[in-house]
Amino acid sequence: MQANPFEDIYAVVSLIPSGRVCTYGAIANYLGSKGGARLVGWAMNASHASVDIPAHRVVNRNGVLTGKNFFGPGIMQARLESEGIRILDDKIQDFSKHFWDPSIELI
DNA sequence: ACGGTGACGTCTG
DNA sequence: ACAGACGCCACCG
Repeated sequence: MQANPFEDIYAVVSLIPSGRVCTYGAIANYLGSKGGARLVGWAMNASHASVDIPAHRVVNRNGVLTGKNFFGPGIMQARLESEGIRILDDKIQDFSKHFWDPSIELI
């Protein structure tokens, strides 16, 4: 709802509840593909330093922890596991079950 | 000012 | 079924 797509992405990502994960495509789709999934990733890249943004809960369509390199070797996975999310080989297990869709949850 | 790149997604061959 | 290319917008050189 913000004029800047960045704030839009920040708002949605920061609204992701604990123990839930979201995908770039879902956020982009919720924003109306405003910029595409890439901008979502870019917003995360710019916010990776902001703890206010649970970027570790944002993964790609395959449920794979892609940008774990930015957080740290294992930090992202450990954080998700700490929230009750099972991860195997940097991949989220039961991803569909932990999937959090803003267009549905936020209405 | 311009081109290339980037934590992706979807279509076509 | 798998592989390759294209598309979206913003930031960096």
